Amino acid sequence: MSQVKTPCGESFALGKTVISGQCFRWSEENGRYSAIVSGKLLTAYTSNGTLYVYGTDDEDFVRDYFDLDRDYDAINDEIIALEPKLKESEAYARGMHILHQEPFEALISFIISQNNNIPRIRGIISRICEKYGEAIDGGSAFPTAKALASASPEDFAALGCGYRAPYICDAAHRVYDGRLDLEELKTMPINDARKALLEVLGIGPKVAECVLLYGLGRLEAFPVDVWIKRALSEVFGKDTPLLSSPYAGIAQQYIFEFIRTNYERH
DNA sequence: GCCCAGGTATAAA
DNA sequence: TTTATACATGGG
Repeated sequence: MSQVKTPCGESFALGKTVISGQCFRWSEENGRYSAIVSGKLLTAYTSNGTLYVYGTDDEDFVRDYFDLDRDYDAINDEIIALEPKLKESEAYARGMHILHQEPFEALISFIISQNNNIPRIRGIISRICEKYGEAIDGGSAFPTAKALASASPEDFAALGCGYRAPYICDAAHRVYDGRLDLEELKTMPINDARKALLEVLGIGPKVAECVLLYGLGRLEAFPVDVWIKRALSEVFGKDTPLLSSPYAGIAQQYIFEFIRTNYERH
């Protein structure tokens, strides 16, 4: 069994990171977390500042995927200094990292996420993977753009996608035929990248930011006045000062973690 | 049954 | 440019 054992620091919170709502394929069992990532079934846990990942022997991939070489403690401190109100949410999210997910998976996942709840998002994505993804040992890979471009809106509707079905088709076709080059978006000027995403049917400002942040590694992309304000006002009330940090995207993830933890319905 | 979920397209003001 | 409404679906 291939395995990676790599230092991750004591503060890295694997569970918070993979269950935070920035990705939808990880699950927890007995303190270990599993998901199919980039076509491989990964099982991960942390112990004494070390991250263990079974299912791959590619340490560079693991460090990049979990963003282990970024100083999140320093970012935390910077964010709290900029907006002390976030200290409350920071307590729920200390140690959380922003994953480097596959762009196409993030694109489709966050289109599905709109006006939807996390359990149902996970279910839809799971069914799409089972039907259109390559079968691998332990499950199914996330489908390629080619595979999804071969499906019709009716096919996606049958999997419970609802009114988002044609949106998924449009996104898959754009990627497959090259009108939307996700790799290019990683380095393109941020406003051009955002504009390109907004051309996709069903992608508005919020989904665009999620794709930039979670699928394209664009942590600088976050225009706080678009919807951090919304998240902050939901938690702390109106007239909340805005952040201006280039790491506002990470702050945003903290806020979501706070909301998820405190407003989870039982 | 009713409400809502990490919004967006569309029409109207 | 800003504001209202419909949208598919299923968990709580």
